[in-house]
Amino acid sequence: MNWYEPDRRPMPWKAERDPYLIWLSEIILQQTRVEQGLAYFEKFRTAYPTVHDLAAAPDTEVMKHWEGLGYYSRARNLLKAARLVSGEMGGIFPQSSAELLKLPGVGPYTAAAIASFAYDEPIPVLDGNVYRILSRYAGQATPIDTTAGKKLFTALAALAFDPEQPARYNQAIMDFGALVCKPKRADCANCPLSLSCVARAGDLVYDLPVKAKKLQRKTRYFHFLVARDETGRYLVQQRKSADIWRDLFQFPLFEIDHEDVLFDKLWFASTKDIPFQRNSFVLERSYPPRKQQLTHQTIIGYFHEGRIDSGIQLPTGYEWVSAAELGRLAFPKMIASFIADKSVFLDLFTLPPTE
DNA sequence: TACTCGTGGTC
DNA sequence: TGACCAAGAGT
Repeated sequence: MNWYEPDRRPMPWKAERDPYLIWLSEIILQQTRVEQGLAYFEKFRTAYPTVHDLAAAPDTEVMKHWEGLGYYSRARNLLKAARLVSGEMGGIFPQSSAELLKLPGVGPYTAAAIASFAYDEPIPVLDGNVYRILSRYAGQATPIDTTAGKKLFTALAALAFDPEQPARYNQAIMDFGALVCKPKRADCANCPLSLSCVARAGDLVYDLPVKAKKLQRKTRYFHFLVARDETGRYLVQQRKSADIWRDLFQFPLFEIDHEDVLFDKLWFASTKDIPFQRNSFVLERSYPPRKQQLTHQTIIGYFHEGRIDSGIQLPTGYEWVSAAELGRLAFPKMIASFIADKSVFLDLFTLPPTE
């Protein structure tokens, strides 16, 4: 608490008392760096100054605002919770961490953060920073991603907590983790706790905290068909399956489990997800594959562009949109960057020469 | 409990 | 380049 100075890590919501804006900032910051979340917070605050504004917004508009931030279930739950608070709670946010916990998208961390920041409820937060600080300081190698670990560190967090200054304490310990007790290159030389830190004494700083589970990654190969009709519209669909990028838009795609082979071979190998026949799609060009690293999978994306007749029969879930309308839909980063690159490409070759 | 959900930064 | 991590939560 002596170490803490709010100005060292300035954030627009630090002095905020409006539960709506605190909640908004906390949802955005889940598993997200402050620097990355900042612009999104400003965007949402401007577009939706109150919970009622957010509740009244169309789903696709909110998803578009969230585009690029990842973990899109946060956006869906954000809207669900906003409509709950606006509709059934008269616009008043729940007044305790226990009640906040019932909102979709609000878990133990977020409930504690909102309750302590907005209402001075004496409840400690337990986020990645706190786990790291406590495990190092106490020299505790109990894995943090187990039930036993959560129980242990919840107890330690309560011991370290200052119930007289809940908001200040919670912000202080998270800043301390971000600025001093960092995952890499921890600043032990300037740490006010170094003399009594068990990890420091035993040279275990970078062995803690311990995680039990290791990450498994799989590689998936997506082949997107960028189908354009005679009027320049594109065929898109909204992802609805329980998979990555749910509710975001995409070009029709087929997925295969191996590296690139010839396009027509691929097509015959897997066409059940494509809403038209091979002979109605006139392939014009295939782009170099694009790679995107997600937490649990590596996506290799191939984009195949071509012409198709707008007269074809389409199953439900597909729609034609003009190039301009593409800009209003939320796409996964891989597709959004493809569209952006393609737009630049087209501009270069279609703009009239300048003097 | 185990698994999954994105994107970007750092080393 | 690959591993790890970020103001975690839902299923």
